[in-house]
Amino acid sequence: MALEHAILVSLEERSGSGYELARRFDKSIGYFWAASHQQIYRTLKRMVELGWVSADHVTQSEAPDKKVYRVSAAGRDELARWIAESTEPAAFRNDLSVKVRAASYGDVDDVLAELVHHRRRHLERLDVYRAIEKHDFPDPARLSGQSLHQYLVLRGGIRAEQGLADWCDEVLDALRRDQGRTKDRS
Amino acid sequence: MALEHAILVSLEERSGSGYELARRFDKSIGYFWAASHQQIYRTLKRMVELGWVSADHVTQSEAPDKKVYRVSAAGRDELARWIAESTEPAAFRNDLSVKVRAASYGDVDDVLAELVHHRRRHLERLDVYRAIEKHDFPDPARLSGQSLHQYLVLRGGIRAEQGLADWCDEVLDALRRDQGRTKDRS
DNA sequence: CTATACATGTAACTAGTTACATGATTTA
DNA sequence: TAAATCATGTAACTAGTTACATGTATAG
Repeated sequence: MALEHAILVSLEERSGSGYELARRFDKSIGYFWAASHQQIYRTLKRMVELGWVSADHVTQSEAPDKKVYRVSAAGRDELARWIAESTEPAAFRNDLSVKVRAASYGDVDDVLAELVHHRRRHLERLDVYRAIEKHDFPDPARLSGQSLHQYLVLRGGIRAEQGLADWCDEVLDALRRDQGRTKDRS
Repeated sequence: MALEHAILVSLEERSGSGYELARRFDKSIGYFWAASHQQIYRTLKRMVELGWVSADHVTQSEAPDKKVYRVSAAGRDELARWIAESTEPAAFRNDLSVKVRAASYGDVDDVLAELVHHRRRHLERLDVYRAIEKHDFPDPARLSGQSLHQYLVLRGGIRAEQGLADWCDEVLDALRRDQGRTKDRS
């Protein structure tokens, strides 16, 4: 499981509260591991029990009090252990593919509309990633260490979104051509 | 949720037992929606309760008796309804990305080994998909209807595996170059 | 006075994984 | 006689989603 480990990485980079972590998971880390605040609070609680992180209560006057979490020695060990452990690529699951395969059992126009929608979403995310790439990593060839690692993960996101958008294009073209042909014959 | 709907598609194409479905999910359908036999049996039970499928008990002499499931009118309606319903692309989760981002907190060689491993797995799956493409769809331009839909889903799998393998290559190159540079400096 | 940011949680539910359990027939 | 195929399940657990719940401070 990677949520604990994604949290460990994030807290190694900078200690923070559950709320702060949840915001990071809405952005940077969330680009390759999504998590809601409910999940994060629950997981932090378990991580404290496991001794992977410790919580410092911080009193604030301008805002509600918060608990700031930081990684313990045991947490650092666990992260290194997990990195060394090999796992298989996750099982593939894609409901848009199920819809494409199912197209004959429903309205093909509904599938086309869904493809247009997903295509737009993937291109939107691609824009966000490209903007981050341009702004944060203007000279990729000179990167090293942690900033290189961050860049490479971003590259994975760019590849994934571009690949999905391209696939949507391929399917849209093919389904529309097929619709045209079927119409000609009728 | 797509498992019910993936099962409905599979049973529309051909009625079958839970066991047969489980085998199909190890192959064709499983390429875009993975499911274990336990999950399939449980889901079939719920789908009978929902009235989406009906089960016929088939007595066999050469093999254990089985229940053959087929899609009901309500199941067909549900499939069409689900196809028409729009959903957002699923939240992205990739533990290899977490490991790449975490590389500085463990052994970079472990991350390299894991990348090599995933790269090999993705290329293996790619080989399987390419073989199916060549064997089942030798003339893609002439495809239409259901066989076109099947082909397009396979294309998605090919794109995904190729994209992931390419990303592994990019990350391996970059991390090795970075390792070399760090060694030079020391 | 309304919305947003800050801050933390519980409860119920849905989905998926892992381990266990059983037993017949066929093939090497 | 050992393994593979056919055939169906339960139980316990892990992971993730959705809905509910509460309250302060600040900016427009």
